[in-house]
Amino acid sequence: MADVKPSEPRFKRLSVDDRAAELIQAGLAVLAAGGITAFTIDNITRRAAASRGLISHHFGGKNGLLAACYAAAYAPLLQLLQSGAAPPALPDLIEELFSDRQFRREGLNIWLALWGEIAVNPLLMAEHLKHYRTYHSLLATSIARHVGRGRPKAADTALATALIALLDGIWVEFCIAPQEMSRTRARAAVATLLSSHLGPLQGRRHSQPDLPPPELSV
Amino acid sequence: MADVKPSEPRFKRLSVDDRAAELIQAGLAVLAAGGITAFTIDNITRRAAASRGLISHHFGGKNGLLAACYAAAYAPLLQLLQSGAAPPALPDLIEELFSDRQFRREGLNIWLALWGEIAVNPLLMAEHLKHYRTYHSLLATSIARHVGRGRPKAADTALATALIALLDGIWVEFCIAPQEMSRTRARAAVATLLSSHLGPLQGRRHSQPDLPPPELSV
DNA sequence: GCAACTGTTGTATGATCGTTCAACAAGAAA
DNA sequence: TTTCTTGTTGAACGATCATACAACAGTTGC
Repeated sequence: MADVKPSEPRFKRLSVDDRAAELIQAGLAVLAAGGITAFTIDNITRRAAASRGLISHHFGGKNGLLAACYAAAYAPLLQLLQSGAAPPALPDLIEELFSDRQFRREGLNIWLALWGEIAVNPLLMAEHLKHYRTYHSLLATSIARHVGRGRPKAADTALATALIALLDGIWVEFCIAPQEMSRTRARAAVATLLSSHLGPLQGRRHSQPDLPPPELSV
Repeated sequence: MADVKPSEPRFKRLSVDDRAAELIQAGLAVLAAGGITAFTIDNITRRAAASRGLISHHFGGKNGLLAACYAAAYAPLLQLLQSGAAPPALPDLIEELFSDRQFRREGLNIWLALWGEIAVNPLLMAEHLKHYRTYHSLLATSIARHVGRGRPKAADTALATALIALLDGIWVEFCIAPQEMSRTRARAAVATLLSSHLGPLQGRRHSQPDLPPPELSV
């Protein structure tokens, strides 16, 4: 009878970009928490507090959102390499990769979830190749600069290939056997395998002692 | 009217072990071809030419079969390390890992599919840890022998950790970007990163020239 | 041949999947 | 306020999912 309050809006109306961003973020969160099998319309829209129809409306279907999530997962890595006018110094880059921002299981789980899908999905693989080549090229440039070359030689690109693989493998181990691959051991692995090519690799910003891990002390 | 032939048996009756093996093999084939999302009762039993009820009957459900598939995927790797009285010489081991038997996308895809699941499934992760520790320990022993030690020191176990990660990463790259990670580049990556610790790593059996890949020649 | 055992079948069931789309309503423009 | 645009909703749909289980039929031992 009394008090017919104007019943606040049933939903919020977002711009296309904002809504897309929210769905992508929800998709990434779902991937991180439950892997690719948890990447369902229901899970994603529930987490995004949106309705089921929105994914088709904004991305043309679940696969469209998955591709967008993949690009979004790659973005921080590429941003790291493209932040300045030139690629960052290699020690700083590696230091950042092992920072709290990057070296987190919630974030890295997303890669494992996506890799398993890329390997069997030609469309996603094609999408991946573009990002990979940018990543690889920028990393090779960083390596070349670090060893005093203006532009990468074949040895630099080969080392970039090897470093990418090593980092990927470290992330795999950190995600599937966190008891065995700590951040400290990860850093040690990179330092051990790369020092003969690239020197000590001490980051400028974080040049504190960085003692070898206990499990490495002889 | 005529010719009432005794209608050959509608199905073959297998021993528990044989049927389990067939289902595991079908499960692995499905994982390799379609990733974890293709790992369904229908796909597996169709490929195994068996009926839907068999997976629950033999493995207690889909997850039971998945665990069995994981163990089966690890078996060849462990067998490689446990074949003789002692772990094989490191160069031979690495040579075998890059052989046609091991370095195949169909087989390696299985790892990518499983890793994504292990990362978010505590039960599978616990199962994984057991196998991983055996693998790591045997590899550390191989490394120690190769550098002339009877039993692994801390540096050897650390190197085993790094080598496992590097191999995992190479497999990832080979599966998701086969255009960029050939067998030749994979071998080069391992040789480049390990030579300063382990020497040239020339396998006994395959001591042919094994030229560095074109992209490495300076 | 016959009976007992047990591996196998395939339907039934309920849950969940991705997609579609007509109705709706929030917010901007008039 | 009223109109218009367009982002949003959620029910409906058919397909597919994992599991349970009663009936069935190879196989073995007698």
